Amino acid sequence: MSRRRKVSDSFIIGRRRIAYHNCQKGTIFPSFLFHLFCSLSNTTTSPTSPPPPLLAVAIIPNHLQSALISFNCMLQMRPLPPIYQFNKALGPITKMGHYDISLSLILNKLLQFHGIQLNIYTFNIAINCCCRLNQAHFGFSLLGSLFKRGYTPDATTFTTPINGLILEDKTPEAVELFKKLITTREIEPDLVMYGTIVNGLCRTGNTIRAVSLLSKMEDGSHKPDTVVYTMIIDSLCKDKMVDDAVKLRTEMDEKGIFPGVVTYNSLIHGLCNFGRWEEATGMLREMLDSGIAPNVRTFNVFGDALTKEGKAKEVEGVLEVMIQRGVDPDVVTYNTLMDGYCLQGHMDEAIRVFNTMVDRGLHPNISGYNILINGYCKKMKIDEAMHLFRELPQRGLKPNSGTFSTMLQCLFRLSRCGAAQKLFNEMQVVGIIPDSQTYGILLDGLCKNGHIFEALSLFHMMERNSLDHNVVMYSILIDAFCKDKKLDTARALFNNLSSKGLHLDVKTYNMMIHGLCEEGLLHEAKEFLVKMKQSGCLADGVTYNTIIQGFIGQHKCYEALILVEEMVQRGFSIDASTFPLIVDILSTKGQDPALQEVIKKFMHKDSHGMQEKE
DNA sequence: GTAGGGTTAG
Repeated sequence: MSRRRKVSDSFIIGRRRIAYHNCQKGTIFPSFLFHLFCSLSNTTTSPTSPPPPLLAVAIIPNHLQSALISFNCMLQMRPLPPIYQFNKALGPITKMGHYDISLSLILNKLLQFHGIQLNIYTFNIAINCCCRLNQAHFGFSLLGSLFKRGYTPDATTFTTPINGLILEDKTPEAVELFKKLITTREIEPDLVMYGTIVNGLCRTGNTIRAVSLLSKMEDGSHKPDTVVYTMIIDSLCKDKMVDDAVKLRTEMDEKGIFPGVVTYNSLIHGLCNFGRWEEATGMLREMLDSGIAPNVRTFNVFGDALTKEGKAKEVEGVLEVMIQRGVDPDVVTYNTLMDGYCLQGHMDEAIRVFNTMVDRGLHPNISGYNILINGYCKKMKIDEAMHLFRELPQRGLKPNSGTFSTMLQCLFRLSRCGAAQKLFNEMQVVGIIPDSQTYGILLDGLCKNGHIFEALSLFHMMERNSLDHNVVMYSILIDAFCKDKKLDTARALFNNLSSKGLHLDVKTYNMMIHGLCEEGLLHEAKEFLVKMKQSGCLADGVTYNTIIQGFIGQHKCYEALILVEEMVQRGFSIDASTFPLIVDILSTKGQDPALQEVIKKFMHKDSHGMQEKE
């Protein structure tokens, strides 16, 4: 999973995903940006790959085969090269992400080879490889064996498994270990160790704690660097605290720390997410003025922002500028553009982009396929979506829960429940564990197609298997059973939901109240209104309008108008469907003295109480 | 002279 992972420990504050805010729709962004990009000719492009290192046998970067040949040649040399040469030779293999190969070379070749004395660097590489393979526990075993063999660990030796814990979503344990190292004075933490903890805190949403650690660093001997500032700036942006992020960037200037391309990318992304185009382009300008060349991610961030503005054509312009500047578009660039076209329903264009990507030698990933499948499903073109779905194995790709969820939703919308059921079984056969979104789609799909009892059975099966239940799932069922006039089941589900301690939202209450009103159970509906108040869930305009319509339906005009008064007092308006009913009461029964009293009261308090729904 | 921390898309 990417940057933000699900964290179950209560130590961690829950993370919200930033919703895209279209705050300043229609502002100056696109052409402004395009011209700015076009004027970039005076800045340098990203540096190309560094020259091959001058080893005994040269290693061609990014080429596993050559790296392995070099390594084996070194083992044949007599006298044997020093250990640092072997460590250096492991670098490209590790950097290419072949952690298993690096680890195997260390454990099965170097460690077994007589005449080679490993050093602490070799062990650190091995521990890092274990951690990158999500085997932090094995990294800790290596740490133990390192102690036994008499090696002296350094800050890196501890930072690596600390990072391993963070990568395995065990940030609280990582923080504990860090604290222990400080209190026992086992090792003096250095800048990277602090940075690793800051990263752990940021990715688990503990930005405020990360900021505190930043202050401590400022006061201590390990001053934060660009990376530490960048991680916090990025986290502030993701926490919707973009102003604070911009402020922190200014503080960097005051402290004489220069922002890098990643710092700018995070800030630009944060600003774009809130529609602050002018500031985002200002940031780009500032970046260029400081001689920092935008990289593929900078372009991708702008591409994504344009896509969300519905400007897929402009993304093509950004892509052109990228190519002109020698920045190679990557799979993310093309996926973003494909998504832009899919959002507009232009599937032919999306497929054209897909083919261009393949022609340029890039390998499509599952996200790209999901974008296209989602595009076809939105247009209800299940055959085309299924064709792409069946193509996945040929591309060496595996569908994920998102792929299945999209397909299932489409099948249900087309009322092809049998096919959906078959696909759901297939999902389980291939070993993909359905997530809460998939179950939500299944429950909703079954209910919308009239299979409410099958949905309920599925729900009970989930309960028996201790699968995650959420309010949305309950709400789907409550709504379905209310609409089917099976109020006993709806009530039972509602009570079950309350007893589970799940947070009841106003929508769930409204569904229940609507169901009761439809059946004329107004007294009980009003009781729910009281329950809402007691539980601290605030009624909204929908709640009031629903009950008011219920009372009017039963010709209980007095009660209806009392509720209108209460609703207006709370700042809600009569909606378009309630409005004619109220007008009817006022015109036909307006002379009733009791009603007149009520009418006078609320009309006097807020003469604008009756507004049409937007 | 070799090792460890940061940014993007459905």
